[in-house]
Amino acid sequence: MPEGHTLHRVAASLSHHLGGRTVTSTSPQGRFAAGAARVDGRRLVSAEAWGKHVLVEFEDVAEHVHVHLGLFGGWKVTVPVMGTEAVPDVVGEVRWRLSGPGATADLRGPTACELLTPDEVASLLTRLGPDPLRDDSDPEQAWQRISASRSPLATLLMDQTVVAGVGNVYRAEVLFRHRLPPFLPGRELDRPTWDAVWADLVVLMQDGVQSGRIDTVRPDHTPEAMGRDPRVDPHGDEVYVYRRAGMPCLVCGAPVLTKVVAGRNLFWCPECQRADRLSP
DNA sequence: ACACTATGCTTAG
DNA sequence: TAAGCCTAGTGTG
Repeated sequence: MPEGHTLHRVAASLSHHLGGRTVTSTSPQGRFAAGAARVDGRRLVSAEAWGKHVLVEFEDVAEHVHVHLGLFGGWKVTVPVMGTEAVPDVVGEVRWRLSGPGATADLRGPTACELLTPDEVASLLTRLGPDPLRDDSDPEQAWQRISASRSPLATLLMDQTVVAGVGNVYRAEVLFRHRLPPFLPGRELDRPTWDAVWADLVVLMQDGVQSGRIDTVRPDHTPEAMGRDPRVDPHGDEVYVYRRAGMPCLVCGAPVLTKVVAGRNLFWCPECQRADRLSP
């Protein structure tokens, strides 16, 4: 379930439960054995998220552990509770296990789990656009790219060098919430609208960090509020268009459309997000 | 038992 | 544009 909010949540959890603690680092599956051994027995300094990337820093180790989940990867952080095992059994393919007195974190299925030198970390970070979840981000940098681009907004929002941390759900939802046509070229977006989109991403994604899920639907737009049956619309409580192809738009009732764009499923409402409805 | 899906990204052609 | 990569859950026979 990896969009930016997931990784910020994980990074905060690791920092909170294991920060400053000496940790055991292993690779039960074996594919990160050397890297895991490099930081085993060290003190965890910090875990930080940049877009969808997580960097974990250890005392007296120059390299950072870099993790990217890809499409299928996931973290599971277990906090010991009275009456449960302090360290859970390994289940499935655990690439990396970080364990300390405060928690055990298991990483499965990542695209990247590797040691990066400081130079490599720097070059990774320069490739990333501003992240709505970081307060050191400057949305102006994204605006420079968007306002100069002929690419569709839907493509630009998924481009991690433009905005870091937005994935397929947030892209579809933020476009809908601002009634923006997904294929509108970036250069045709106006500045006030971009500012509003950015501000909305900040709110939505911060909410996602808090709740651990993506909820974008205003209370007055839920299927129940609109008099529809929530049972036939399993996603309608949470999102406007993502994975709701063929279902009625929560606002206007038109069937939600879907199309594969650059290998990813895009969802939008053809009525609410019409180019000729854009305010001048 | 298989088939299929998924909130991602990189590299080759 | 397509292929490859990584895993688990769900659905179908």
